[in-house]
Amino acid sequence: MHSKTVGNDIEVTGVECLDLDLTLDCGQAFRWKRNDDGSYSGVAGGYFLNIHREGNKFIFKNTTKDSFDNFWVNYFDLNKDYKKICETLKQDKLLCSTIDEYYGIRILNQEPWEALCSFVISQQNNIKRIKLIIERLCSTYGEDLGGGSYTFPSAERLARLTVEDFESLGTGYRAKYLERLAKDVASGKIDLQKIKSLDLEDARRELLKIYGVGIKVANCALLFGFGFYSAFPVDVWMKRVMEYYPDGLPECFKGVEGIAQQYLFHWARNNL
DNA sequence: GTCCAGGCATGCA
DNA sequence: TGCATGCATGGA
Repeated sequence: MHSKTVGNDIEVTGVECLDLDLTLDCGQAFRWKRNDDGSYSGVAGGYFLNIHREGNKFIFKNTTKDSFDNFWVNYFDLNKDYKKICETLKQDKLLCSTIDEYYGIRILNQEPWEALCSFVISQQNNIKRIKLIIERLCSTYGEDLGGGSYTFPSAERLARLTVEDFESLGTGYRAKYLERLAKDVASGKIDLQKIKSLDLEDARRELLKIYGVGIKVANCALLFGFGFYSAFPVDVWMKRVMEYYPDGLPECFKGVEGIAQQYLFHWARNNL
């Protein structure tokens, strides 16, 4: 991966296996919008970003070198060799055709708090409505970045809300989970950085103690927000996929189960 | 009107 | 330990 500053932009070359449509709109992150010109706009880590592709170049528009080096490189996981990972995963018959068809899905390294909060909202919900709720959450309680963009609100900010405040965002029965989650993270009763430092099993055990967090939400948070590529979330779509693996997951998934999962999830939503 | 969505807590056996 | 049930909301 190489990056250089051109005017106010950062131009990135040498990144393989990154399809913006597949990665930013595949149900792992809920805040990216596709613009009419094909670029994507969104907010993560407190930064607004507009990104698009020109041939083999990715243009990070109006992006400082500081935010690129310190945040976006990790967010898009630009130094991970996804091409190599995909080659390994293609030893599996179903993934072989699936990766060819949807090549370029990456796992984004989202922030623990945003991922955990988002996937609590996601339960028994569809992706379109998850986005709607999160948009309302951010525009109401996030920090205004200008241009209609808002940060994902901090736990400290949301800790000041009541259950009724969460309900009025349309979160339904999840409101009580969010209310307690925000207060417990803000108070330090739940320490997300500490959870991130644990191994997978211990981190999952800690997340499962949280009110409103079950095995599916825990695994999504671990994969999308805590950097555990071995986490393998199984939702209603993945349950259908699992019928293709009656003997368990193949050996070639080992260590990157979550990446395999994201391809299979996408395949299921388009084919089952 | 009915069904479903990146499920979970609760109660009960 | 496993299984049934209720739960909020909006789009199809």
